[in-house]
Amino acid sequence: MTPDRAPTAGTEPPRMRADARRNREQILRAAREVFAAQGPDAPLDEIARRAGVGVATLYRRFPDRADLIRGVAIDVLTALGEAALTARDAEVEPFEALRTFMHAALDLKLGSVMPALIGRLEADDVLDGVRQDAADPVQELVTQAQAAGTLRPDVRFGDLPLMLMRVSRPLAGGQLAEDSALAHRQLEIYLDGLRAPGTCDQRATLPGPAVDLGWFKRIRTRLIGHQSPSRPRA
Amino acid sequence: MTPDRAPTAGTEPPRMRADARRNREQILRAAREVFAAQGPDAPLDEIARRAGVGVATLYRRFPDRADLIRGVAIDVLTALGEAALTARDAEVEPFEALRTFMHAALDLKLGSVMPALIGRLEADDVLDGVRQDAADPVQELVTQAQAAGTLRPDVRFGDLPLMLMRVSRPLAGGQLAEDSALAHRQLEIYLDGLRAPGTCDQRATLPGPAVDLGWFKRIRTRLIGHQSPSRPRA
DNA sequence: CCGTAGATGGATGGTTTTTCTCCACTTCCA
DNA sequence: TGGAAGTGGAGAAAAACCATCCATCTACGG
Repeated sequence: MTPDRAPTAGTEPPRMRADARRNREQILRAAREVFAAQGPDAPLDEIARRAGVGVATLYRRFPDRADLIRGVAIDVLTALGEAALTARDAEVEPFEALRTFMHAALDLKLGSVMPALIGRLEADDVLDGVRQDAADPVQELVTQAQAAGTLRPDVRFGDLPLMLMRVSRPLAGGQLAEDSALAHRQLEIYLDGLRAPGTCDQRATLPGPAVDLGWFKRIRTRLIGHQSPSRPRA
Repeated sequence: MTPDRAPTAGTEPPRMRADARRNREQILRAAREVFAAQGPDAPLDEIARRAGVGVATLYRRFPDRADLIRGVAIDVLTALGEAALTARDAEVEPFEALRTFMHAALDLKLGSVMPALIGRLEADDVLDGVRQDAADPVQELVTQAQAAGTLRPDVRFGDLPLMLMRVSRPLAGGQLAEDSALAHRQLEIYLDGLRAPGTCDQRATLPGPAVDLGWFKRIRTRLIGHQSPSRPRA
């Protein structure tokens, strides 16, 4: 998922110690979640805490916030590109490949981090390369599915990542247990909206929890007055 | 939109001064935007600034943060209920009414505030009543559209507000000019996914900007390194 | 098995944000 | 026109956050 290299990936292969590498990955994982939920100015203390490491470890690995943000972005986009390639190779029907990819990307919480970070990234060769690697396979999937006549012709590339950003953002600060399942369900509906006219009969049954009015109220109530004992932060 | 009464709506009709009432509404409007963009812990200074009033005015109207959050929630849910009723009365075909309602709700940025506030609300009779008034007409629209056979039968009430929350949240902290148009476009796709099988031919053409790969990259670039000169906050 | 370079965590001081009150001045309304 | 209600902004107190230092610990090559 992440190159086993130093923070600022360059040409040197410094072979970090095993525990250091492990910690670095846990920091990136935690940072991804926290940035997604709280935005790019989230306290670094919290990221360290959630990663199970001390603050000093975080500062050693990522000297300042920009480094960390950059690291998360590269990590995330790398995984995104891999997910697209995997989906392309695993499915024969291009629309199904697209569908597989979208669900995979959602699982990785990819779309939720980037909008939080995008205003803080600086142009960068490594980053640009990773971006290219992430975007190209997706564009390819779109072209193929439209050529096959299963993806409606008036959608464009942007409709996919942009909806991914929307649908993968945690709903109520990540306190809702069913959040992921609900996101997949709603993504499925969106995907049905993306099918070409005349292919509506190929719709799958909707997965995940069907939230009726009563359930909706219960969800709401469960979240009310949740005083966030340990972390009253945003 | 908002009752012309004092913050904690009770039985007294104290008849606020005209300018005070005007300011109160501007505060609510500003708070709605800021909470939506920055979450429930956004600085109150900024809300006051954006409302064009001094901080003292805000504190006079809403003694503490909880009061303000409550006020915003009531304001927002009231408008939501009204939008649902308006849509129901304006359209004959129930699916079209649903569609009108969803777009109206999106315009009001309704869905984006509630998820930010929902963890901070305390149970309350007034609030519960307003919530009921907001939810019931929507449920009614769902029932009617399913009875008419134009809304797919396996969707439930929750699929509407939950997607509304997702799609109406600003994408990149609200710095993207096309944000609203894009949201409407993607909502339209989602709505097409909600149509009953066999009614796909009734799809409208997609509105709003069709973002292809090139445009997407340009959007990305435009946001890069945006140092947020005046407000480097989350 | 051991020595050491590298890695770790948490306390700590200093800085920046944010809150919320106070008061001199302004504005609506009767 | 009188006066009560309303207003803005300065500023002190409090809280949150950053970023470093150092005593201790651990992976790993010999």
